[in-house]
Amino acid sequence: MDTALKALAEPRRREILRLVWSDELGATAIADRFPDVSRPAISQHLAVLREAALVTERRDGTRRLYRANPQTMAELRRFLDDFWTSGLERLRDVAEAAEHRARSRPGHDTDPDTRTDTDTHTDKETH
Amino acid sequence: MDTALKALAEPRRREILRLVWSDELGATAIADRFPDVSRPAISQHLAVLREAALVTERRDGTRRLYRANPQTMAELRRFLDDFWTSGLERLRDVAEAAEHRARSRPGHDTDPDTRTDTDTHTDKETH
DNA sequence: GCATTGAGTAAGTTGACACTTACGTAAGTC
DNA sequence: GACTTACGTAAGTGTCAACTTACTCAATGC
Repeated sequence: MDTALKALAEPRRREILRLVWSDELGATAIADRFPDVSRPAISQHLAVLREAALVTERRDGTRRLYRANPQTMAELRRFLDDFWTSGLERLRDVAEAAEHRARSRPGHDTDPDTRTDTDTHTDKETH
Repeated sequence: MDTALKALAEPRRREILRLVWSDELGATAIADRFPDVSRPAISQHLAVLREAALVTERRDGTRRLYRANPQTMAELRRFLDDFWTSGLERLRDVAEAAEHRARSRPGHDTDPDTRTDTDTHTDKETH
């Protein structure tokens, strides 16, 4: 998953992914869209995308046709959605915790020094 | 925007971002969460996040308090959502831009199930 | 078989980057 | 003013990654 994000962080690879999103394209056809870069460079980018499972490869004669892998894209999207929303949940948790404190201990709502310890994060990236 | 994605591609920076998502934390407090890395390393990570506008900095005495910048996060999320969902339309843009050399022919019937109504999005990556 | 096409691989270069230690510095404390 | 705290910055190092050119390899056509 980390591999996929790193692969996506490269603009050229995002372009490539867009090219093979709906169309199956051979490596040469892809490289032709990038006149400023050599064909082996594209080949290496494709290898990175393939290792990240962001594209699938299919052989047809001497050609290798690439296409975006929607499954990995969906997984990555879910991972990022989790990333965004987990933060929001943390915000909500903090707010609720504050509310609980205020409600269960009326008159003692100031507890400023123990507040910054939110050790409640589940390690989502190590898998 | 590209800067933000690259900043996010680093796992350690994602962790930092999560830490300061809801809480404002000083650089030392953040660095204390990462016993395996030196404090200057965290400082440099924070600089990257700051340049990407993923965090905001506020000074309080000798301390600098960091917090996640929800605006940039939202922009980045929108950018990625665009990437997932409108990949098809964007691909068509690229294809048509490449074919712009060809004469504009009315009734040109290549790819009958692709329709071109994508005038509404301007280049979102270059800013 | 042999040349051609379509592609990955090898090897080297360059630059970015994630770190390290050492130092500099602004703001409070005495 | 001297000291401490809380940082950032400088300078150096090792690693990785995005390229390049040169080559190798597999499938097809003749």
